[in-house]
Amino acid sequence: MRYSLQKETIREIVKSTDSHPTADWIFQRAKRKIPNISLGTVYRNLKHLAAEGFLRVICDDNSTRYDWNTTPHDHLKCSICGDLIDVHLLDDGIRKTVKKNYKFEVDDVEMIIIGTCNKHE
Amino acid sequence: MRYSLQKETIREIVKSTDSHPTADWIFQRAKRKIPNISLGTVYRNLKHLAAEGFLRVICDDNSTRYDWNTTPHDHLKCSICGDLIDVHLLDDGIRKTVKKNYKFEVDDVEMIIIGTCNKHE
DNA sequence: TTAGTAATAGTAATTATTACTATTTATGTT
DNA sequence: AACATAAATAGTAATAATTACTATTACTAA
Repeated sequence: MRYSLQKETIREIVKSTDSHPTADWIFQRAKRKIPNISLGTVYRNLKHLAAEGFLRVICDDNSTRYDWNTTPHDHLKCSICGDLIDVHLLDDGIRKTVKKNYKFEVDDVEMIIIGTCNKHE
Repeated sequence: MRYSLQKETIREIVKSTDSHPTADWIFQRAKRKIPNISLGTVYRNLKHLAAEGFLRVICDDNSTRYDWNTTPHDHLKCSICGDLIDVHLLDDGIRKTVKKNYKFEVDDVEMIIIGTCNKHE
């Protein structure tokens, strides 16, 4: 992997927010710094950064969101406002259980809890 | 909701498999019984059936999969063969924890564990 | 400094899903 | 049984998210 300003910019944008942004959100931000950056470049670099372990991918309904926080954690998703809230609920007991009971080698645990957050009561 | 052969057929197709099929897979199967059924009809009815609680929606990468089993359970996803395996890992202690600690009203818990299944060792 | 090649911008193509509309059909009422 | 009404459908067009393609640009190692 070779240095590129585009990639560094994308990495910084993801690192700068807790909002779990989409590719398009990141693209809009990146254009402020590199006006002629292309959306394909954003997608390609997000893919590279994820493969290198610099960021984490979150599957949310019909779009992908990105998270700079690669340490194990879970998300609460509010179905009213769409917010994703970081929480830490599981220890790695689950990994061991799955490995032992199902002979399944765990790479990643993705948990999204759907409901209503405390902004709407 | 009014009776329709299309909807019943779609419901039966989803009920008949543990493969967590996609809308397009269901569409291909449905065409065998109703040759001129349209893909839009499949999507609309899957949406209705999910809203009525007859099936469950699973968010998998870039596509949606459907599960007849609406009881609480989790999935192991093999990143080599793509299979989704049903497992039951969480009790509803998580719901109580989330409600108490985050004042978040839980509707659904979605957990996908990604890794390698025992077909590939 | 240059040669090689990875990365880019811009555009086209693909995939999954939703929207639209004229027509069909299930169902409650006469 | 015939009818009215509104929900559901088929077929098609549109949208959204993502990937593929290609000629050009720009890191980097020799």
